[in-house]
Amino acid sequence: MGGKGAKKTGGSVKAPGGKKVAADKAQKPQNIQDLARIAGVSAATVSRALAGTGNISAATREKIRSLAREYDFRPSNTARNLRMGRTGTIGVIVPLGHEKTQHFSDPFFMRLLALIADRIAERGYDLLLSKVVPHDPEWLSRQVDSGRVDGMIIIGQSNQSDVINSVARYYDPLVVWGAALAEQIYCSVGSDNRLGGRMATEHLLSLGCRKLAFFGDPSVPEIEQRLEGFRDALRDKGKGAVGTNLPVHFVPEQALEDISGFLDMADKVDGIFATSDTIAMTALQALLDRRRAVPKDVKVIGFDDLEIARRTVPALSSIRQDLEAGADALVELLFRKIAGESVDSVMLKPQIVARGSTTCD
Amino acid sequence: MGGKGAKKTGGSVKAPGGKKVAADKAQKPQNIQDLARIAGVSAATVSRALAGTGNISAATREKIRSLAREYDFRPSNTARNLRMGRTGTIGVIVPLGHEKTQHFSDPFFMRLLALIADRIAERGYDLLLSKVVPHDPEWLSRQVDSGRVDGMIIIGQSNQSDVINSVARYYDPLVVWGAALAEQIYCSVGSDNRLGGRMATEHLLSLGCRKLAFFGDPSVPEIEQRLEGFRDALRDKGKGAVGTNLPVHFVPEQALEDISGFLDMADKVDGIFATSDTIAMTALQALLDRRRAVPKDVKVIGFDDLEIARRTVPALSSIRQDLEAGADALVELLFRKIAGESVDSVMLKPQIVARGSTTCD
DNA sequence: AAGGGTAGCGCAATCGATTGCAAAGTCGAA
DNA sequence: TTCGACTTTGCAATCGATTGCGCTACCCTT
Repeated sequence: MGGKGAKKTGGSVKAPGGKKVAADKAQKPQNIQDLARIAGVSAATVSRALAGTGNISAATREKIRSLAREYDFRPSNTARNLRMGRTGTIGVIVPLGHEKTQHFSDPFFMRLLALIADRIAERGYDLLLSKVVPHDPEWLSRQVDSGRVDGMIIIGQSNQSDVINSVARYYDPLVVWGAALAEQIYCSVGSDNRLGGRMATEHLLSLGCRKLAFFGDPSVPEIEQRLEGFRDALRDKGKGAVGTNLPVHFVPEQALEDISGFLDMADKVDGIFATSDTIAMTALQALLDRRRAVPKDVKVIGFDDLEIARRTVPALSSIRQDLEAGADALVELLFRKIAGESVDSVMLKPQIVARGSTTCD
Repeated sequence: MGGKGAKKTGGSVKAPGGKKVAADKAQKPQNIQDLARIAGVSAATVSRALAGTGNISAATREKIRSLAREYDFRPSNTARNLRMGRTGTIGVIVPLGHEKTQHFSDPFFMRLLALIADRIAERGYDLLLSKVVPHDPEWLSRQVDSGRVDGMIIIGQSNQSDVINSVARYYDPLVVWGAALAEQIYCSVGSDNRLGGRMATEHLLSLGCRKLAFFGDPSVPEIEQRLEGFRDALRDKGKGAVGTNLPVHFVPEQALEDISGFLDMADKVDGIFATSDTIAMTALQALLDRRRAVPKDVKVIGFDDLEIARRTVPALSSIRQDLEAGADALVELLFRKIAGESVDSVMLKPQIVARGSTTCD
């Protein structure tokens, strides 16, 4: 291996006239060929060494790898993707059922998205982020058929479960954050919403609340499941307690109106289960406007347990979703699907976090 | 558009029979060659027709384009990127000065990020999202040298202005959201923080506040500028008013401690200017804990004017940053730089939004 | 009718990594 | 020393779009 062994070319694969670089050391290798020349092997060997595929002697592999390290060389992703017939991109898509931008800037999405982004980047993939307002049933197939991604993560099925189902029938690499529905054929990751709903409700009941309100729009699947949990708890542990449901909008202004109107007539309410921390915040606001003390007169519990739950006055009790585990699962399952495996949906255990909005400390 | 003018295929724009296949041979063209065969031209011509480059007759161009539309064909991004020597990806990177994850899930970043993502997607580029904790001065050059992106947007220079400067010296396609600093050689987009600081402070002064506190850590450049505005206003319009600065942490728990400690000893404070809405929220919390009425005893104003400002109790006055214009500018400038143009930094005008935390309604 | 000009299009090389196949090299056993 | 049986490595095709260069018509002059 010592003599360089230039056969025919006389060492002149490129720029023989010796311009460009005087010494044969050259600058940083720009591609796998350059590195091959430096190492005195062929491009194929470099490829195998770096990828760790095929049969290659440990000696050459390490030699090439250390050269790559020395020159801080990384093979082109684009070329690899072209050759391997993939795009190197994962689509992350947020369908906004009815509402517009507010929804997207909800801290909940940000947190989940940030976690997902990290996991995807760790695997060397890019992220194509899009939020779509599903005007027509084609919104998802358009994204899928664009051929710009190797797989898709959908954050929240909203009311689009049918559309997702119909695409999942022919497009496999697809995972969804959200509720696990009976009729779904796609793979989903989400909290056990029903259990979470039950936990929150039992918490309120155990603190003596007897007139409960559920704040949330059950036309969204996750929320419907939480409502079921709410009803379960009332039925099993309610003994005389009553509950009602107020379908609160996601848009904050609208939500405040909805809630204010409700509270003005429902002055006996002593426990509120809001299906998101942001709705719970709005409820706190409306209650304080009406001089109803929290938690003395009314106890409030939210859902998600985001940062903001710790910063309201009083601090908000909430049902915590394990978003880290959720992001892990979403990305892990998606890559398994891309690899052709078949995988099962994942359901995460929620956890209750009691703070000042339900317990006097 | 009436006659359709189907020449050889005898088909129509879509699904002629019941099948959509059958009639025309071949399924969807998978690449430019397939489409060329269908159109009876060479791949080169298809490329030129679709890209709108080179000399091509209007007739063939339209013919090919309509074929592409008919088959819903889109040329491979990967191959184009390889050939054109680019990656088709924009890096968006959030340096976290000292703090960790909390920072990233701040609603402020989410909102800006979402807007940026849209603008990038509109141009057919992908987004590579990374948050980095700058342990060493190499964090940025590593990202840049990885060669995975055509340009970078940095959200917030944090205390890393030097590092960014040193990279900007050799890497041009780089724009930064944040303060405009005297010594910076890179291109930035941000609000006029000094003016914003002045506006907030004058607002408090005009409402009769005389003992002002500035909550924010001035080691972050944006915040230092707001602090300057605070001092400007005190000097020009203060007549007897005094001000002080409490360097509040970004991490919420820590922030609450900082603020609580301060409020316990500074019981004469009657006006607080917090440099973010999240800090302002924490201040509200601490004040209410201490039975200091807002806005009666103490007036509070925040910065950013995010969603949450409307949902605190009382609703938060704030200095609004025009993030939509900011995202537009960031992306526009970046692509201009990628195209080789030289561009100037952009400074946005902030705007004051008065709500219940400063004005009794 | 011949020659210059030009618009329109195709040929083939190219971007950089991967991989099936074959050639070269290594080692031990007969 | 020779002959498999492997193990390593190189050759060359390939992924799909782009583009410099050159060829072919066709139009207009003269």
